[in-house]
Amino acid sequence: MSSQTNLVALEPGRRERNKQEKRRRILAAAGRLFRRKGFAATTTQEITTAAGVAAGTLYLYARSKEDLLLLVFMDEMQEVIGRAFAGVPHAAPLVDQLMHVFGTLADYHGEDIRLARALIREIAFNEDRERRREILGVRRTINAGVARLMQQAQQRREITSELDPEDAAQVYFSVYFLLLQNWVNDDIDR
Amino acid sequence: MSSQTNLVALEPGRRERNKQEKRRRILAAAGRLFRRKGFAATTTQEITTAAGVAAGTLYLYARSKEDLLLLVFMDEMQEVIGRAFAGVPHAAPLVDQLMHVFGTLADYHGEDIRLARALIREIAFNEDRERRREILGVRRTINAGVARLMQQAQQRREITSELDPEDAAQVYFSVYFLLLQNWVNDDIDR
Amino acid sequence: MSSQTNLVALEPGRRERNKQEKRRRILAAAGRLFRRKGFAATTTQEITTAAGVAAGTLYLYARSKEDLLLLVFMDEMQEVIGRAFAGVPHAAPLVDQLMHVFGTLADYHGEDIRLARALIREIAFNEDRERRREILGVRRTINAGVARLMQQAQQRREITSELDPEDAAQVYFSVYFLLLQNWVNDDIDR
Amino acid sequence: MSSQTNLVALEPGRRERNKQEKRRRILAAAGRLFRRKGFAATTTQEITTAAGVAAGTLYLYARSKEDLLLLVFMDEMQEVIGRAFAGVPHAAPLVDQLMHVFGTLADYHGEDIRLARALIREIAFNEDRERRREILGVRRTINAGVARLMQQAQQRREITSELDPEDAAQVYFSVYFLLLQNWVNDDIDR
DNA sequence: GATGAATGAGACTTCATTCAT
DNA sequence: GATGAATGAAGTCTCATTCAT
Repeated sequence: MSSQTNLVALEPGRRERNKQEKRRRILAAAGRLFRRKGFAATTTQEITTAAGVAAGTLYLYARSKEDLLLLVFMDEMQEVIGRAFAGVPHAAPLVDQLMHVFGTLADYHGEDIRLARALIREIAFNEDRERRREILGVRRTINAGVARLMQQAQQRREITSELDPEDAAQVYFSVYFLLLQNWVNDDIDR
Repeated sequence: MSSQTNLVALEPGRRERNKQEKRRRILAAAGRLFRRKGFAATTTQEITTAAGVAAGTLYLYARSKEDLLLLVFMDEMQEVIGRAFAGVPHAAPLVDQLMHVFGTLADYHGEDIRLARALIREIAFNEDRERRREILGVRRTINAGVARLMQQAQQRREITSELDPEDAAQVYFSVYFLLLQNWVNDDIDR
Repeated sequence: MSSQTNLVALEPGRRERNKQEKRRRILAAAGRLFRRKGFAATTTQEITTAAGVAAGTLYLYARSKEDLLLLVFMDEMQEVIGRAFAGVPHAAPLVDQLMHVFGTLADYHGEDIRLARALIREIAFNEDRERRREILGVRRTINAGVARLMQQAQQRREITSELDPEDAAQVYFSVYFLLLQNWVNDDIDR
Repeated sequence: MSSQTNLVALEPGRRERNKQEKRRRILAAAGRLFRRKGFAATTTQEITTAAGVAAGTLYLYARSKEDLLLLVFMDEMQEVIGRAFAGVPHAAPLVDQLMHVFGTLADYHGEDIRLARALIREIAFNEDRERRREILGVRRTINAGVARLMQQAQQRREITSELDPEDAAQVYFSVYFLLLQNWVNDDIDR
């Protein structure tokens, strides 16, 4: 009786873990190959073979090859953003702190300008409702961090308290993203 | 009749110039697009459109898309090699001079590691007789320059005169090329 | 313990009803979608979603998508055949009565010539033993009805009694079915 | 000399005729198969095989399988519209004339309701600029014809001259198209 | 030599079907 | 019996390359 109960209780966990593991393997393989060979030069077959799954399985986790690129970056972004804010120089002026944050993000994209280009197109023009929400989530995480830095600067009287930190963060992000777009698209200098 | 004759007489020069111009436009367009979008992501249609020629015309100048990549690099290589040897520090020890030369070449490839990878595969495994001869030409240019640097070092008694400069240059090049291959393929460090 | 017993005792009926209900929902959803979108354009996922069951559940009730089509028609056929014979003009000559019966069937198929085509291929070439038996059952129902009409015609001396009604019914059905096949396949006229 | 001239002059004609012939064969094969088997059940391979061209050739003439459906109908539409207006009863009241025109179009779509559904989705949601222009062209042809009928009715004092025939034609078409959409999508009655 | 329509191999993607849970 | 994640065959579509003009 109890074994039955356990089985039922455990089942969802096992399946779920299995799915997460597959997702992880697919994203890892995709990220590795995209970086090594470039997006276009990497075939979905290569990815699924490297991930040890069947051709169609990829499409249970990503809606398309482009979507897969987005997923890979969204995954990494969490880590990059965390690192960017964790490394902020505590005692430095706000402007340096912001330069550090956006510089870290820019460095990350700069490592592979062509992937960044493909990614930013995906981010800018993605029409999938769910993906737009996830992208917005990443953006909000960045904005929240920037707003916090600004509040701290206000508390230590480095900048005026008249600005709403959240609004200003929005502005910063917009400017940053536009510069990023221009950078990857038109080869303006950093 | 005479106008016909004149036409024929004039044509070769004009035609030849026209051909060279087309070749230049194709290589320029290919180089630009390969670098901007990556090799696989660039279609031959895009290249021919950008070069202002018909789809088939590309194949009068290159045997394949891969061959086109090779041609683009061969063109640029002349300039890079020239620059590498021109910038050799005159008074420096031989080892620094060689580091400068091969460093310049490595920098060039390092600018776009993925194109370099595609290129080096082309160089290493190209089976076309004529192309092998041209590749050999580039290699000889490098070897000749290296041999000259060694001779100069021998003359100023920096190194022993027992080594044949040309043989040593061969060895240097081989080591360099193998390192290059490992670098682009297996991500060993520079 | 007793609740367990009761449960077991009650289950069969409940389970059975539940199964029948699922079967009904699946067939209904399939029929509706096949007719609305066509057979090929309808995915089994759509059917199972519309029926409120899991993807795999469909295959507990049908052996394949084609089989599902067959099941849908077999279900409807019972009703169509009933209607065809119920509406037979009592006082009319046999030939008109038969025209009415086969005409009703033809009308039914004519409502969706493409589904009819898919169905008739299924009927004609189905290799599944059980399905052949069921198809035979439908055929026998029709034959029995036709035979009864002929007997009545013999009794009222409209036709000779020399023919065996059952044999003749067979012949009628064969001719009908062949015409039907030609109609849906080669666009011969009704 | 003259043969050379002729050759050059004729060449474009030959090629062009060949292209038109291919286009015709592809559209004919597609139309036939779509109608016989349905849109989804018809593979592009079947179409190209039936048209006697290679798989890729289809895509020189249509941007996608859906686009091909649109092309097939656009081709036929010309003929249907011509027939609709040619058959207008000369002496009948305007309302009957309009019923005849839109009835002919509705009959055409009614012949294959599922293809009509696919087509009308294509028409309503097509995002291709060129196609939208072509669709608009068909619409204008219909509107022009309707406007002409109204003008004639105004001249014979059947209807008031206050209405602008072109505006009214627009309204008629809009109502017709909306009804058509509802008809094919939600099974409202004609 | 130049053209561009045609080709077909191979890419991405869908979906009927299976099977461990 | 029911589930739904996984599979892989088969579909649509792209694009490097050829060849008649």
